[in-house]
Amino acid sequence: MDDQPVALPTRTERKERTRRAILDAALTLTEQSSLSALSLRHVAREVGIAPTAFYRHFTSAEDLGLALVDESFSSLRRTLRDVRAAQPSVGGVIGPSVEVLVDRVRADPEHFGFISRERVGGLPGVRAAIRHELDLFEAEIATDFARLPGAVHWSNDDLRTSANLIVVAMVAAVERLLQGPGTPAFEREVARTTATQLRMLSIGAIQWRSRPQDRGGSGRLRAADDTATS
Amino acid sequence: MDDQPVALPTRTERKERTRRAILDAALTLTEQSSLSALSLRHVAREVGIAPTAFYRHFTSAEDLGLALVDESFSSLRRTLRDVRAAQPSVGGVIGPSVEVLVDRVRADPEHFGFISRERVGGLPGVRAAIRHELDLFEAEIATDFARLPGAVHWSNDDLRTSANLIVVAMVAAVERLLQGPGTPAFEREVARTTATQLRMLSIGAIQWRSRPQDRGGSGRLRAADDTATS
DNA sequence: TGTACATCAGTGAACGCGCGTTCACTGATGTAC
DNA sequence: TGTACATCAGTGAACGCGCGTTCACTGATGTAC
Repeated sequence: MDDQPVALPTRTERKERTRRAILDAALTLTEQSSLSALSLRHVAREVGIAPTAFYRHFTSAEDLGLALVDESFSSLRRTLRDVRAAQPSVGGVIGPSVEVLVDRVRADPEHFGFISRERVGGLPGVRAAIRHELDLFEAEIATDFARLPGAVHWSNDDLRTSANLIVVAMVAAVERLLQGPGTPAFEREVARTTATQLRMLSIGAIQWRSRPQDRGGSGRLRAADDTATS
Repeated sequence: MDDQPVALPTRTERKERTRRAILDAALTLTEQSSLSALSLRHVAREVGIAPTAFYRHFTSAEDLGLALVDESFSSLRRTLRDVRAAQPSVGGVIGPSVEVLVDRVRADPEHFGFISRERVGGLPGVRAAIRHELDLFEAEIATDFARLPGAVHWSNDDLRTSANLIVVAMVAAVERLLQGPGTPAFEREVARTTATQLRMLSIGAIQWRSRPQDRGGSGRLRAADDTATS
């Protein structure tokens, strides 16, 4: 009865806890700098282990960084996929998607901060991993666009081009959220602005693509297109 | 006759040369990491001076960073302003602006790399300086928009919101140029994609603003400063 | 069940290294007269 | 014009410090029998 193996953590569980503590400490410590400037000794001190114990869990700082990239994207990816699956129209999906993004950033600013910092200027392997995740996301959005009624006539290039700007706008929104004050008013402002941007872009993308079928727009725009290519 | 003071560099000139060499070395050395990871001793070694001589030119690494931010933006800002001044329509300005941007990045990838790396995750003061420059740029674009015929009915908020996405798209384009191969074909591809994105956005922004339902319908025309935040 | 052995997360001393910054200095360049 | 003094960019020794990584180790946990 009093001999319950569940009560005591196994060796595996204890190892996992230390690993978790290392990841958390790394997230906290890179908040003010970057992964490439992270000191393994500093991490060890924060976790409360000897510096050498780090190598029982990760082979290098880069190895640790890749684990953080994986963590950061996994939950966001799942959440956004659910949101998009539930909304059949472009216009309908924008509001909820932005809301979800803002919620996730508020709930876990450390992971998003890590991603936005390492995305540019991080260790090459980590940067590539982040780039890969964002490319996947972009491809998913392009696929969503392709499913829209009337999408048959759009070129793959234009699908990717507009999907890319959507991802870029969302990344920028995350950066703004992280750098600004964490007040609800500010969050609402960023959400509003970002949703507006995505809607403007959607409207423009649809107009742009339906161009060959000659929808009556403003002559100003048509002139714009003509002068464009050089 | 043979005693020409012009032939020998003055003390001031020699100091300026050393300063220039320090800036160049810092640009080169931060290429693979970031300013916060830059070693002053490493810079001094590269320049060929004693480590302590650094302090004759800059008080700190941050001081040096601010000088690099200033350098990086000054020529770009002038060039883009000229381009925009020469083109009265939104559509007409997009192509040349993107071309200018691509040309400048090709001509001076080190400065643009520095900016894009330090923009996020750099030293706070440097980051703030970059943010400030981008905000100025955004405000200029908003002013351009405001001058368009029919702009009278657009709200300041929407002007800033669309101008912001334009800046964001251009920053993203610079990042893509820097990370990809430097081939002319790739540069052309990025220029094309970016121009398309900006045109889509312009079309969408104009459509968006011309909607009669536009909240409140405050008809302020001049882009005022930071009074937008609610 | 108890015993003997294997595993392995964490230890701590030790290493050589490059760092930022201080300080009193040197000696060429600049300037006042 | 020459001379005496001021300026100041660059020097080099010295400091204490934290770094990543190695290595043989310890001792609790896990397992085979």
